[in-house]
Amino acid sequence: MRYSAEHKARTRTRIITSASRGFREEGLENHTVVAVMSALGLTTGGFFHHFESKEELAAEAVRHAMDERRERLDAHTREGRGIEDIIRTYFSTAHRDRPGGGCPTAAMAADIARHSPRVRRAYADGLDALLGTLADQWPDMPRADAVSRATALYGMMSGCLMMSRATGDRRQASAILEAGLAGALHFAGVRD
Amino acid sequence: MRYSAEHKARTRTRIITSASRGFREEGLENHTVVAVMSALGLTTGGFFHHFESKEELAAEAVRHAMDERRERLDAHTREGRGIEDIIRTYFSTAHRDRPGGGCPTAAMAADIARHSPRVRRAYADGLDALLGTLADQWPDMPRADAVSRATALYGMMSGCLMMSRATGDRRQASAILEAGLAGALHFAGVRD
DNA sequence: TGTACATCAGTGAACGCGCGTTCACTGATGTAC
DNA sequence: TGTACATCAGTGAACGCGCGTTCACTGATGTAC
Repeated sequence: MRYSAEHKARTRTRIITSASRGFREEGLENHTVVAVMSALGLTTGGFFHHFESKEELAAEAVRHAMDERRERLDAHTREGRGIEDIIRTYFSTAHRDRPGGGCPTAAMAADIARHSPRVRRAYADGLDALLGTLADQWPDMPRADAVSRATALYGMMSGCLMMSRATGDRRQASAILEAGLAGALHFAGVRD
Repeated sequence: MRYSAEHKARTRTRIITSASRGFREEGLENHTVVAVMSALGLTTGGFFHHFESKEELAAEAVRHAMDERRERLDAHTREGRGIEDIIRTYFSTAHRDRPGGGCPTAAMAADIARHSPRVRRAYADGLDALLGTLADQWPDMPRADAVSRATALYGMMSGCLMMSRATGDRRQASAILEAGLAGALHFAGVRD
């Protein structure tokens, strides 16, 4: 063989990692196969030795982005940083202004809703795990209540972040971030 | 003149109205100029007698969608229906399954964030008015607090709706809708 | 009231462009002997 | 240790297609006389 199986697997992983960033920055449609490959210094044709279609990559990239987020949340928790810290980091201007490494829901959820079952399934799996991990923040609550609260909280966070990114008014964008932060802290049960 | 100025204005309005639905259903990129025009029984070429570019239409369609939503909220309030009713209608499966006439934020905000200042400005204007109208639901609160609460609440609503639409799992989609409803009612101060 | 004319909303073919995908090819590497 | 061969990840040109936009044209209507 020309390259080892590990080499091929590594390239596949590099494509997924890069695409998951590109898709969050530019959207699932706008970030093209050419763009994905040339970001790695590769050419278009080779793409189809790794994926049967762009749709397959979309599913893998969504899965990767969601997993990455969950691991980040896990790390937060392991470091003993509580829900307040998680919320504050989420509502940072750094997160708002750099969607590429950030929340997949705020960046891609509307796109995902319009895609194939395969992509939506990848999102469903990742979301389930992410909400479960977030719910661990309320270990004393009945599990169903904790998951429900985590879901609504994550909705508030992603919705507000999305609005802050969309508005064409800088002052409004800041106000939304502040309102989202205050609302999320309040909803999560953090005292002011 | 062939047609009256009113005729031309009416056609322009019809294009905006139709596009604002199509953009919410398929996304700002996916709903094409051909699709917009043929939905009205017209052909492509005529489009550019009404708009200088698709981007101009996008701005007008976003503005229209936001205005429509604010008027709907106004009507709710005039009919004496309170915040609980607004929230319950928002989290209906009808709204979830028909984005075309629904919430522009849940359907298009991530798209808008990637578009021109013109489109983002239209969204900013509409959002400002919409949040102001929603804040009227807490007339006894200091205005700034009411707007902040309205902002976080609207974030929770649009974020949860978006997730419910995106997930490929029917059961999860229902659970998200329920969690969003419960969370929003709680956050809005409605007693269970 | 009737007629000639100017207007311009709408038509539909054509444009250049970028997309996802295909395909014949290349050449560095692992393997067989 | 050296050599011939097979493999297949990566190349880059080509494909059909649909996009936003342009443009020469049409013909129903309002206006001037």
